[in-house]
Amino acid sequence: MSLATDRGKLQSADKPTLYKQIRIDIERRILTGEWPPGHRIPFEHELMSRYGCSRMTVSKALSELAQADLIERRRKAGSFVRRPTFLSAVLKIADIRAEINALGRSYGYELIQCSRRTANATDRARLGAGKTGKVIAIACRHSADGVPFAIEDRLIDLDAVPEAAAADFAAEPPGSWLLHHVPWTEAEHSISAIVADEQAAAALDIAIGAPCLVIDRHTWRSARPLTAVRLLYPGESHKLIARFKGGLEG
Amino acid sequence: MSLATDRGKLQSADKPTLYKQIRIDIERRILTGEWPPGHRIPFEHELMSRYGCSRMTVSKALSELAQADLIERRRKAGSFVRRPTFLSAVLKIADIRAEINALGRSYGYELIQCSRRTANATDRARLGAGKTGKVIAIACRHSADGVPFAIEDRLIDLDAVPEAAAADFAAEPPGSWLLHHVPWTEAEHSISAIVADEQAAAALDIAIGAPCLVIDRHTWRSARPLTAVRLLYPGESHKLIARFKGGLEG
DNA sequence: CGCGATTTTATGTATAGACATATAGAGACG
DNA sequence: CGTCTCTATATGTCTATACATAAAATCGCG
Repeated sequence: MSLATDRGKLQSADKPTLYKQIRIDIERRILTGEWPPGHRIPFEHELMSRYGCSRMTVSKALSELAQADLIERRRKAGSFVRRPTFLSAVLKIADIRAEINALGRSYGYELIQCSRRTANATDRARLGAGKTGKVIAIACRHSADGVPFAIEDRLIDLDAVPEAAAADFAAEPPGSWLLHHVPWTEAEHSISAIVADEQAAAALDIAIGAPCLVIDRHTWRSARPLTAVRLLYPGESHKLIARFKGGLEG
Repeated sequence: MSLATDRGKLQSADKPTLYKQIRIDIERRILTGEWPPGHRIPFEHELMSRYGCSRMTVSKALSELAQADLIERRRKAGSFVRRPTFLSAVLKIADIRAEINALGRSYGYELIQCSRRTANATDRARLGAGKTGKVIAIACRHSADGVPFAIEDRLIDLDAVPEAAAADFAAEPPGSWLLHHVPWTEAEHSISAIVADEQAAAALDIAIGAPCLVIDRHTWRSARPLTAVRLLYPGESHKLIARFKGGLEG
């Protein structure tokens, strides 16, 4: 009765399950450098006796570490701490409307230009499509609390995304519309810096020659190009944050 | 008999193991939109009979999808396709020396300045450390095929990384040294754009006012600041690539 | 009808055992 | 000494079963 009837096991406050304990334990040793890159992790049968559990259990812990790229498993040889040859950071690029809303600022959207046309050579090159038919070209501006936040220049392949023909991009930003209506499988972001030309400066309300951060995003579904977009942000006010989390959660 | 002795199962050329087939199958339906966000994935017992396998097998497939954040599993309710609120892209930021070598270009390194000092207020703010003792301040330049590639301005907390006192940063770039000698648990990259001032322009051999891509990286071990670094790249020549991979590998 | 207690159910963790498979390392051979 | 073959072995997958746990669904009672 009352709170917490006495269970058979009677364990401490919160037991994070055995396989998670094992995973966290190994993770800790890797992250603190106790087991440096290249170090061979104890064999499964050693971990079995060390933790007093079955092989499936230690295997589950090791599999998750492998999936998270912290270790590498090789048959017959064992499991090894991976050598981090690069920093792998997760860059979360929000839909701009969602991003501005998340900041607690009021989102503004303005369609500057929207036209449908048969793809010319430039369009095809930009999309990376071989023989494209029709495309939609969109230019628009996002603002936060009335201040220009980013300008967007987008191309949508109408053959790959026929539903886009019916969308009202005056009412909904193309990024949001696409995110919610079009499934995609691959995306690539190329990040660079430019200085504002006259047109960009006017649209973003900054000085000509001011720095701008550029994101060129290409999106595909099963290797077929869907859309190409260039986002231009005032360079010093906007920052992209990429966070690396060595460990896994919970 | 010769090739491929008749096994009991007799399967096609390459069998990607059952649980992977299941995972890829579900993944495909999610990625193509057949199962949109919020859709409930068939219960484990349904998948068991659909694929004719045990529960552990379908569970393994679903667990991997959950770890990859493609689905969400809720006890008693079932497993659901996750609603992607943002684009999550993996940004691989290589060690600069490794990056240049990988491009097949010759790496050049030049230590501009290296000094040890007691942290002043600016240093402490930059590191985000409360009461810092000594720090090492480093300025250096990386080049590829003799052309300036990036300039680096770094601060290392000597209390957190005492080994750094013995490192020879004239011989080895601090980024490489740290990556190979100092374990860390968290890193944050802030990416922005600026225009080159006189000093940066001279160091990178570009015009004053030319755009530069800036990466500010902070690294911690268990919430303790280790180092803060600012990398400045010529903005139009250098691009950061962040790739999203909807699916998991093989 | 509302609400708390009970039941049901889908997932979560764990087990012991089985067979598959890649491969490091040993041994055979030239 | 190199190379080729074989074998031992660690991981990879899968099964059938068991119990734990969280929460949805239902029941029962006032």
